[in-house]
Amino acid sequence: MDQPRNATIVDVARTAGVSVSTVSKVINDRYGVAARTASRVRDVIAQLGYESSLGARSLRSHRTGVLGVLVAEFEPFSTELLKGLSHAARDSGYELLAHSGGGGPHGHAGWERRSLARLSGTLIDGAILVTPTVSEWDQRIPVVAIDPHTGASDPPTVDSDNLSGARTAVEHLLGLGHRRIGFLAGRPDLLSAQLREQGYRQALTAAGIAFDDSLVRVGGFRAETASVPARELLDRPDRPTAVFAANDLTAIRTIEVARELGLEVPGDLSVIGFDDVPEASQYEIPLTTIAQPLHEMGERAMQLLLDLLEGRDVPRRHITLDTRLVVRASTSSPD
Amino acid sequence: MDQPRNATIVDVARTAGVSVSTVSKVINDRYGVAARTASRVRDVIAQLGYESSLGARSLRSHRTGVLGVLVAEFEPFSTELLKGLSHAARDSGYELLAHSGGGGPHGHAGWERRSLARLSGTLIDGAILVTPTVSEWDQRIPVVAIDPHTGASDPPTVDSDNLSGARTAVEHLLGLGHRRIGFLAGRPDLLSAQLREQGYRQALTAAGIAFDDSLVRVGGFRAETASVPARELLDRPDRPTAVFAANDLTAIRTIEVARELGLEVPGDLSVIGFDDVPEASQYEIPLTTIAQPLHEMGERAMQLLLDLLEGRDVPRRHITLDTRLVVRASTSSPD
DNA sequence: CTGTTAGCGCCTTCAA
DNA sequence: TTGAAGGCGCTAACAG
Repeated sequence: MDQPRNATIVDVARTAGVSVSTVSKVINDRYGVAARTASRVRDVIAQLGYESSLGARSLRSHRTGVLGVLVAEFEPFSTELLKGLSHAARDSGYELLAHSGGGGPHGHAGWERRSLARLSGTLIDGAILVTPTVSEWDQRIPVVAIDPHTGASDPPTVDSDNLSGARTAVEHLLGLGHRRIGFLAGRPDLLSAQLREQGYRQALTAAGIAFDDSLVRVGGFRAETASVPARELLDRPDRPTAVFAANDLTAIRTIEVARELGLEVPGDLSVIGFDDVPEASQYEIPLTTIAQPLHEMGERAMQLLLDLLEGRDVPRRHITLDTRLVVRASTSSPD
Repeated sequence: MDQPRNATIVDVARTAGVSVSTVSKVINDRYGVAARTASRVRDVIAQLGYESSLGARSLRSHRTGVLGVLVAEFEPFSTELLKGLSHAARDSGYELLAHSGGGGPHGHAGWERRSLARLSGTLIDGAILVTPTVSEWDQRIPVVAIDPHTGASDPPTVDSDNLSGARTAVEHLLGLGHRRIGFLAGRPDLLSAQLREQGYRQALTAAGIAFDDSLVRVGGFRAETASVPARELLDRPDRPTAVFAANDLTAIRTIEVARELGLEVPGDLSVIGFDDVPEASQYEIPLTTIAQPLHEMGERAMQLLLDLLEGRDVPRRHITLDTRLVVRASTSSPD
């Protein structure tokens, strides 16, 4: 039934007794093939289980029916987006190819430029960039960014209201009675991270609390990079009574560090995160956090990309969705 | 800075004043290039922001450093696996390309054969197949299946103990006092679905309860396909007091259908699922379910694939992990 | 050490 | 209506 080696268009042509170009025409529904010939070719295709190679085809035709989703890695944030993206792409006629290009031997920064250069123009007709590390790239294909990078260029974009979300987070802590509130910042190059820091500062200022540099550390959005800064924040006499971490993963890591130091959460320390990834509610101490509508963000980004691809009018190039405070068990009043 | 059109190897060669093959040798760290030449070429590559096209390269070299993850769509089950797969692939030197091939215009069955045929031999060096719909495929590249299809061939496989998990689910319901227990089955072609049905039957038999055909419907593992069969199960006088759904998504849909019918869960109807995807604990009525170690399944599958690729000895070709009952709020005693 | 040549699988003119 | 020829971007012999 199945060939040890995949059938190529040449195998199909030979078996059907026609030329390669005729087979190609049949595959691509081109005019100029006799009905009988076409049907014979189709029979052979089915019989051989032939599928055209995506790599070879794209090299030549530059239209593949495949959209790329470029992420650094498949972690909770990007996989939640992926669900929304996949949902919106269903029945669009496009397949999805999600590529994780970060973390490898090529280091971190610029992974999506590399991914895009490797895939675009050949394998994919358009792309969604998730938290890109740079702001400029090849413009051959339509691109939509989710949670974009700071910078000059501005591709169509989907994000959530990070500024107001961050303010809400800190106001929640203030409302509980906290005055000494630490901030574990995100990736400095991302607009979202900057806005969350800005929201933190605004909320403190509005409450009449002076900004204290020593209460801010960079957590980098990843658990691995958050341990050391979290410890710096907590392992000292004048430690904060509450920490706002720029995302859930680093918030959870903060709680873990706190517990290693013998602190109880939320008794000795309140922690609030950002994102509301599944891990937030599933953690042993369910995490209070600012929820982003991740599925919807994915859906909207995909709709935007599809509009761009079909040449439809795009009313808004920048879509910002609302966030929402979700109170769980990791925050309480101090004392 | 960035070219409007991506630089190709020819652009690099011309700019550096060398031949295309010399550039190729530099890119691939081949012997026989003068250090000065190589360094000049590298400068040009950096300056032009050149990245080799994955499509073109793979067409020729048949070694890409990319592994495929083939899924029907990005839903909660496959994205949880993806987290584990991605984690295990980190630092392996391979990038991941996750392809969702199902659902499109080409219908459902056989999507992964199609995906594999399109990607293998060209774009990817190996693949993970998630709940494949067929049991035979092109053997050119190493393949590991997660939650495999029933059938003759047996690729290396990772799954969980579906039989015992299903028995545990039904025993939980029996232990609560239920005697009339419905079953919303999964996709009949998957081994996991068959085993879950078998576990359901075994547990009933062990409890001395006769199997009742009318209490079994096929839910197909997807919310969309579960509505009608769930309603058939519940919309009648002699409805069951509890339902075991073959996965969480169809369990949740069952609860939704029950509520539409005016039934309270778990007061009027207990529902237990399978998988423990994030959605299970996040649902309004947190779902009692049988947890599969999805992250670990992904990690083990990736390790298996990496072993296969590196030609390492593979001690076990079939890995089965344990399941675990997680009691939440969707089950209680009848009455 | 470097460049020339051939061809991976496919699609697209252009002739026949 | 069909097929032959060229080339997409790249790598792998083989010459020079």
